[in-house]
Amino acid sequence: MGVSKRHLHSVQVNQLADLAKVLSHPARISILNYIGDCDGCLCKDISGKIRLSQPTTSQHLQVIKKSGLLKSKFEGKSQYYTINKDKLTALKNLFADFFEVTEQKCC
Amino acid sequence: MGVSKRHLHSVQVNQLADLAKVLSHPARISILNYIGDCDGCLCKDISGKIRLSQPTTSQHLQVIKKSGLLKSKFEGKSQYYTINKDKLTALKNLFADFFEVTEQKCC
DNA sequence: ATATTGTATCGTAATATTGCGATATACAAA
DNA sequence: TTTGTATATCGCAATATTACGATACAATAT
Repeated sequence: MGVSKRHLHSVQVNQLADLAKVLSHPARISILNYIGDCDGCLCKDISGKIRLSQPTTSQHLQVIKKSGLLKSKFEGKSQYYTINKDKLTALKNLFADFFEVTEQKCC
Repeated sequence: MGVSKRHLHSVQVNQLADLAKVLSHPARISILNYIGDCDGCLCKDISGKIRLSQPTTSQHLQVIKKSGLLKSKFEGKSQYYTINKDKLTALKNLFADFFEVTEQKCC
């Protein structure tokens, strides 16, 4: 059919999959790394840094923002993106749980 | 164009993205969790457990195996899948690096 | 030899992702 | 008011993913 059968899996598994999907594109990892560097970044600057067009960069930013990993605030015409540290910690914990479950029971 | 511009990003970033993509589908997370449970699993059992068809399950298994996170050995007609603990550790380290870079520089 | 079982692969349909030009919107400066 | 700047969204083309029935193949059982 071509559509994921999400309902077959637990909420936690789906949450982890959704966040992993955010990290499944190198541009989005680069964006998160760069925003980590500059603390409050503009789409234009990010676009220049990762060498993708402004629309493409904006689209990636929306994907990350939708996941909760980014916050943003407008100041004049500029939109400043920052990392949502709480969500980043939540993601870290989801991964930690996954590794714990997967590691301890195997081998 | 519809094709990822991988060359714009570092090797490490692409590696993390590739492994995150493996985890970006809930079925593949469930498979890894289940294999963690049973230590040496058959496609048929996994298929039953996650309630996807045998071909679909096999396809997901190939995706995970291609990433290196799974090993397998044939015994008779049965193929036993196990987790590649080394690769799992490598993945864990890639994530740890990502979180370190992203966390320490932000906020 | 034939049937059964477990798996992988082919083929295909439905859907999702990626990328960007064109465009719309909103603010700032002249 | 007009011009320039920063961003988001639309629309589209190319490609990738997801799912499964049909099928092929190999090992075992009858």
